[in-house]
Amino acid sequence: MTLVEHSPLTRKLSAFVALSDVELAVLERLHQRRRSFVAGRDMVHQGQTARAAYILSAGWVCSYKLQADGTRQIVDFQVPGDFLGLRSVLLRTSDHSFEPIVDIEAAEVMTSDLLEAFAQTPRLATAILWAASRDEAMVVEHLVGIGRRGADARMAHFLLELGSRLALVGMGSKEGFECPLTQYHLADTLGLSAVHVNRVLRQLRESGLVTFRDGHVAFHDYGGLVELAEFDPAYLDQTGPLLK
Amino acid sequence: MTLVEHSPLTRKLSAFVALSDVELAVLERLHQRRRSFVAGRDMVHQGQTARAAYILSAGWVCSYKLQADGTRQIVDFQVPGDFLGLRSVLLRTSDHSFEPIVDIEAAEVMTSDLLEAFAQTPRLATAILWAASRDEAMVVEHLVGIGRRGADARMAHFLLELGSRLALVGMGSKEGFECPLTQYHLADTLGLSAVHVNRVLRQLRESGLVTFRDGHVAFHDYGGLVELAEFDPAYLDQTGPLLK
DNA sequence: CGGCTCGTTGAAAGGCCTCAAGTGGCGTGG
DNA sequence: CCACGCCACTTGAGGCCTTTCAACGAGCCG
Repeated sequence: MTLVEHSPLTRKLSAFVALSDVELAVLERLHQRRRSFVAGRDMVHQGQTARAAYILSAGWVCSYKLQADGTRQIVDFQVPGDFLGLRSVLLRTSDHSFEPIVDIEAAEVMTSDLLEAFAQTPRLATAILWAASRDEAMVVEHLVGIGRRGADARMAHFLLELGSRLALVGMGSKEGFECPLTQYHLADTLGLSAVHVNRVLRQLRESGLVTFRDGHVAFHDYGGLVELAEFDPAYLDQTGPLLK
Repeated sequence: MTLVEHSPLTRKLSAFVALSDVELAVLERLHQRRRSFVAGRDMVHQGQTARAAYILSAGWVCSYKLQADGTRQIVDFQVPGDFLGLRSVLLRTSDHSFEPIVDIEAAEVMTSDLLEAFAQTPRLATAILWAASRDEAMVVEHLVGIGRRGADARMAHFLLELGSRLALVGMGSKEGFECPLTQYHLADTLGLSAVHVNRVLRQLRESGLVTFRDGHVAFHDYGGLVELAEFDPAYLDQTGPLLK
């Protein structure tokens, strides 16, 4: 371990495998092409073919799908340390859009760079595939939540998952985390109306479980929330007790 | 094209890329280790680590996740030509279970066989990754459906998607298809109660759109269904007009 | 024949949505 | 400096969609 401050991605992957100095160097080199995007303007539009992937280093992004009737469904969020559009590079289609929620910083990664890094360090490849697999598991869990959980449990589960993900890159704890999302984001994520999101949040707050307010999430009764949501973080594959 | 009858997987991949005789041979060789499973008994349990993947050649399977309160959410179905557990081999976790809906035939594929095949024929690797990407897009679309479509549109969309998938392997058309699912399967898939599934099916039948009965789905008004579901098959990436 | 699964239907309850109105913070322009 | 508009949030009332509970019929198998 060096004293150099590592990127969020490095922090995240380190939770999965201990990376050697060489691997760390390769990883940091992937961050060379830095780019910024402003909040609100889509980075990638539905139907567009992406040529590069991004590693998010600061800010939040959501990926969503728009329907003919104007409603939208947010599929996933990306927070610092997450890949963005990894599949559309390794594979083919980008059938949803990406929107920065706040101004963001990201590193552009060309397909060739990535494949080269993979060839150099197989362990790094494994770690990145782990991250991709984890993203997929989160989408599945999201599906389960919308299909089979009531609005309050759904909300609780979502906030807990977000907390765990952020804890992995040092941006959250069992106390809470900073959160730039609006209640409309929550509604489009959880398949609820914005009005109902407001009511659910009030209920959770008045139950003394969690407060979502002024860009900050505060867990008041972590255990109680876990119970309400039936939150089992196994699918996140963050073996250890990271939230301490 | 030879006169030999090809496996469903071969049929499916051929819709994406034209495969050479060599590639066809490699693909067929992956089908060597044939296995059977009986209906109802899980092939892989939640939490278990899978060592192999399967190529489904006959029968239907569903992958689902069980919750603490006993409800279950079906994430996806596998029909002939589909991979099963591909991710848990290439990646790591198998966080959901697989249950054969009827007695099935499948070919067991060891990780090493797969990687060898990939090395021999890059185009085949591309085609298989296309299939994997398509599976992922279907999960996302499923998420959108549960989150943002009403029960009737959800049902219509599901049946249309299934029809398209089956058409790709010659098991369905715009007229309909054979379907071994029960209304309970539909309920667990669509995030509805079995009772409501029954009512929705009745309504669709009485509207003259589609009939689901006795193991058979009959499209009576394909265009009307497409309109109701706002079904845009772009995400299936089956470029051509396969349903003719 | 009894038990089981799958399907069907009715009635009542409840969760979530839509419509509607109103608050407060913040940036912009007169 | 204040008016204005916009956005995020808040709260109430009414209604629809979906669920739950309950009962019953049909087919299948031991």
